[in-house]
Amino acid sequence: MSMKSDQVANALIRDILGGRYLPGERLPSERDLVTRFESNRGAVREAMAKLAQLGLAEVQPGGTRVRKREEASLDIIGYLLTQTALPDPDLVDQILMIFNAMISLAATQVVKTASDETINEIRQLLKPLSLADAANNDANHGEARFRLMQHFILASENLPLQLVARTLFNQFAPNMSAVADYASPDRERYAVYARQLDRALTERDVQALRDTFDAFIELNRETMRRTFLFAQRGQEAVA
Amino acid sequence: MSMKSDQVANALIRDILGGRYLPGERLPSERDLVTRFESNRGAVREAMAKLAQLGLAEVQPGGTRVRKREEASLDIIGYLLTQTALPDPDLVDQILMIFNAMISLAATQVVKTASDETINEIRQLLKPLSLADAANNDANHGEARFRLMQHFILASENLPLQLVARTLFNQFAPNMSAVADYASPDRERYAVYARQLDRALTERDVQALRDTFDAFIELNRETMRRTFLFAQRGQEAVA
DNA sequence: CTCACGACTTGGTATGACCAAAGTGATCAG
DNA sequence: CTGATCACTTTGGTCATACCAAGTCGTGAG
Repeated sequence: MSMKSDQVANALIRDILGGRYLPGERLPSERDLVTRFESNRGAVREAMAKLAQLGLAEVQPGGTRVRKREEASLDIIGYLLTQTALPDPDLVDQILMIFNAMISLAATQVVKTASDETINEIRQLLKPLSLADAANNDANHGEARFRLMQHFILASENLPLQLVARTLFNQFAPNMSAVADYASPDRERYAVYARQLDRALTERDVQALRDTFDAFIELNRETMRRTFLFAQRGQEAVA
Repeated sequence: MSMKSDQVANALIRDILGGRYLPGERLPSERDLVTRFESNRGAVREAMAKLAQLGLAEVQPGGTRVRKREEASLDIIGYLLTQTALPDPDLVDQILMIFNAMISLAATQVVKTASDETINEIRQLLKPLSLADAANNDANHGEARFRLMQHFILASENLPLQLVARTLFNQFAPNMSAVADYASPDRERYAVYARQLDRALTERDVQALRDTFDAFIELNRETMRRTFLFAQRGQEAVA
């Protein structure tokens, strides 16, 4: 059971993101919200503080106004993903593009500046992906890809990059459980790229790394698109 | 004059980011903070809600604990930049790298999918940069570069990308005013890249666009590094 | 030394009051 | 009829106090 202020905040976030309160409009007064949520002003004010911090509302004496979602914080996309039963595939694709850009940037930094030891650590993580190993089930394969990307991020030693990647991931991952079961990565193609990445890392070939990563990324997106198709069919079958 | 809860929050954020409270440590109790800041529990609690939302603290019955900064929200970098008199050049460089990766991604999307009208709008924005115009002073040149990049971001129609870019920019810009006066962009080199970008846009040549953008980006970073050197000298001269 | 219990501390919730700023509408001068 | 002004109302900001439940921690029994 979560806190009262969180319940209020989540309900209001849902309403705002759902378009029930339009940008520029005034939100109900704190006292009205107290009666609506059968709560107290303290809790409501904490909720308003959260809305303000998310950039969703501008709270001032005289009234609280809704802000445009382009002015909001990155942290709202988690809520955007939960607005519908199945996350919006376009939004997921956009998130993946950014995520991949971050990893590509991290990888470039790593191959340029990381120690040989770090490089070898990453090469170890590539091994599970290099073989179209039948013993490697889909869940393990996804896990291995995740660990690889995470290690690149950490090895980049770029805090803002880590924050962006982590923020995106933390909002992304919990909302993908509904479709995760339908994932079926093309292990053979991943294996090809993994071997190319290994070579690029060993020779510290920046250009080869970036090119391979672009292809790796495109495969990720493709995998996700396919996963969504299956998930949608699965949902329709239930209905 | 800002709110009491913001004052409390900012002071605590400064303390945490400054290392006066280490990750895992317990923060003073809300009641103690009330006396320390000569405030009331309501205001302190709103401040704690803000810390929690920023991912800097984990507030639970029994005590509030400090979290690692890698687990924080992107929104903390604004505070990181203000921790010292002059922003940390390395951090600024890291932010610029991400910012540039975002714009590069946006530009790729634009050249792939945008309408001819959008392309022409952007080409208009390139004009002020295409000539090493002496009438164009440094501030105007910076302004023109900003408008160009912003337009790419908006035209990408990728909300998460817009949010990342905007979040970074909003925290970045206000903290750069101290060094902005020392900016002196190399207009001639920018003009060369501007003309190449114009060609890439017209012919919708993705590869040329990305290559040019990488160079454009590197020039941006170089300009910023130089700006910082001048700014540091300026500060030393004062002292 | 280990574990369980109890006192204490901490965050969570709730009320009620007052202030200052912003919004609202009636009133009045033009 | 129009516009500016002023008083009234509403709204957010601050404050004090009280009680509950969950967690912490020291103490003593085993």
